[in-house]
Amino acid sequence: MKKYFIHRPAASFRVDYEKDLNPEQHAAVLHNAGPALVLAGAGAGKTRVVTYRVARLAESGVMPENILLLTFTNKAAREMMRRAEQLIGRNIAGLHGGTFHHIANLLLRQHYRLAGYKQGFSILDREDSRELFDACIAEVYKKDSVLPRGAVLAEINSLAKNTEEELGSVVTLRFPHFAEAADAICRIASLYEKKKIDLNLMDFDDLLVQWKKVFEENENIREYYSLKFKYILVDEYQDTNRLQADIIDLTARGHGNLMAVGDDAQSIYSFRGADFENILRFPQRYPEAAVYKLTTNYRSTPEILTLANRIISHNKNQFSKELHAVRQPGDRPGLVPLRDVFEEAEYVASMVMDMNSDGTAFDEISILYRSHYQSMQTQMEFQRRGIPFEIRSGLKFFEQAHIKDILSFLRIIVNPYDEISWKRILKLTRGIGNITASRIWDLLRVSNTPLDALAGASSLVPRKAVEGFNRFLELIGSLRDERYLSSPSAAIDYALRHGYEDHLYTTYPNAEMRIEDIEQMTRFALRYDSLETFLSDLALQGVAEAESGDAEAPEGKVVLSTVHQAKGLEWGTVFIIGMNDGRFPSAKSLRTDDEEEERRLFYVAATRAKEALFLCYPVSAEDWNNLGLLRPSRFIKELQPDSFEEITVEDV
DNA sequence: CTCAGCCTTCTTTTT
DNA sequence: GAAGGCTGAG
Repeated sequence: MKKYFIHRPAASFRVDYEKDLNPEQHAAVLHNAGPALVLAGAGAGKTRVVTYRVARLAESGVMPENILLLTFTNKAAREMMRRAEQLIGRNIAGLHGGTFHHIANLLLRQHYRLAGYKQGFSILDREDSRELFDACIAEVYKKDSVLPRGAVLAEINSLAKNTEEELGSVVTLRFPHFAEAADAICRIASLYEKKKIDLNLMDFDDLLVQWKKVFEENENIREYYSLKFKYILVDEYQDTNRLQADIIDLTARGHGNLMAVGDDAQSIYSFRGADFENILRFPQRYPEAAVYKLTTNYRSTPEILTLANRIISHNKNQFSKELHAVRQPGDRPGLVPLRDVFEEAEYVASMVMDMNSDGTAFDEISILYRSHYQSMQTQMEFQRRGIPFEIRSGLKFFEQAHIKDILSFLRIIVNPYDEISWKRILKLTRGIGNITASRIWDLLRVSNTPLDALAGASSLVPRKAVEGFNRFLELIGSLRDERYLSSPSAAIDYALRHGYEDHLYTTYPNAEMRIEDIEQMTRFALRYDSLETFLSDLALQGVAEAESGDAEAPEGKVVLSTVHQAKGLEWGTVFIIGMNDGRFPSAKSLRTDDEEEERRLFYVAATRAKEALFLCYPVSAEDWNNLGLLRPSRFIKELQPDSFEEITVEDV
């Protein structure tokens, strides 16, 4: 096995690794070459190790373009690259850092032919792929078949892809209630796969599947990238699935300079195929791998850490590990029973107000919950009291209808075979619904140049829709202008001003807000000179994160977030709301035997807190989920009572 | 037959 | 607060 050892250059180091790192971290950062596994407990300086590792490589003479940093979110990638740059005091442009999907996209824009695709393929988000599945169901079966909906089929299919299991066995094993429909599901899924090729569409999974396929079928390409990425770092390795692990192995094959960083206790993505066996089996897959453990927690007070350790100790399936605190003692975590969700929201809001007037910045506080819907009352209460906050869950900016509409106009310009986008924008015209849109699409699909064929569709349009359709024709005609291919901003503005604006005013009461959103997108799009790049970046979600980063208020905002999205972050004070059975752990996880993963999720939530942690649970429900009484979470009941301070809230 | 609007249902997590 | 189903209007 060929290796690339690092040679210390003549120039002296600017970074003082001895001083900045503890011995555990130091050992991992100075790892020389070959495979390494870094088991990093929560708050043990994992990001620090990765960034110092990147800096160390760069300082040792490794070219930035020879480093690949795979992360779980774009934000994590940016953050790590920023900190590494800061550390070595120079630009490390050329370093490839991003999510698996992001890197896959870059790769496949080059090698789409090898994957059997045409230029300018579109990327389907979840809603798109659900719609395409629905279309496939409709094509194969007429009404009344007892079949899962497109959304469910998309999920099943995705799971099969990511775990690399046969679709049929995923259905029988993981979705036994659809076992009888397994054959039908497989038929629909193969139609779905065929359609994507025909329509030049890739869903999120295809990006990974095709990456692997291109590497497996083209050894020269694989070798090229393997040589290019001589040093590979993977963050959050515990959340990789089979497919991703294979991709990493393929890319690292030959040099084996792979550093996998992660924490099995924080594996929380099994619902999309993550398999924390990947991290457990890493030493077997790479027998010569060095293993480093980070067990010193710098983030939390001993009280919070004790609670966290107790939480995770109830899981059987894990590496046993001991995290020790180095911070000074603080308060025990608070346990707060509340009458109902409204009182819960009031309690959290008034605590936030109090803390803020005592000098705590809003951005040092976060409210975490299991599911987005649990944030509603808190949102309203914060709104009422004028507490600045930022929501990091629920519909993303670009998942909203008006954003998707506008993007669909752009997508058909880049990829005229995009059935989903065609139907979406066709139906915007009053008088054109599902049926007419399908008929028009049937005409377009058989044409080599769908954009030219559109004019011929006029005869299919009902009389009352003719006028609107003519305006639509004009708009599409103008958007085809070549200059829009290189100016997404101008294209968006054109579509907005020549028809879409009117549609918004007639359809939505809050049209102004939506127009503002689109105008904001116009400004953002100025950074791009390629429609294709703009669209794929947007589909891969890099944008919303960048946007929210820009709009940071000076005194900060309280963050309302799902636990999943809070991973890797920290705050001085954390409130976890809705600590009830059926909410956290979620009802579904209790039915499907995923209790251990839920407990890891709870562990992730608790370890976000630096100084103060409050666990809140309402005792009665007055909303639609009305079981009357709500029980406190089993995750609370299983803990020793001395883990918390019980806090009683008087009636207001 | 096609479309739009009202009504009910049901809330997990994400690239 | 969204999305699918049902119903009535055209």
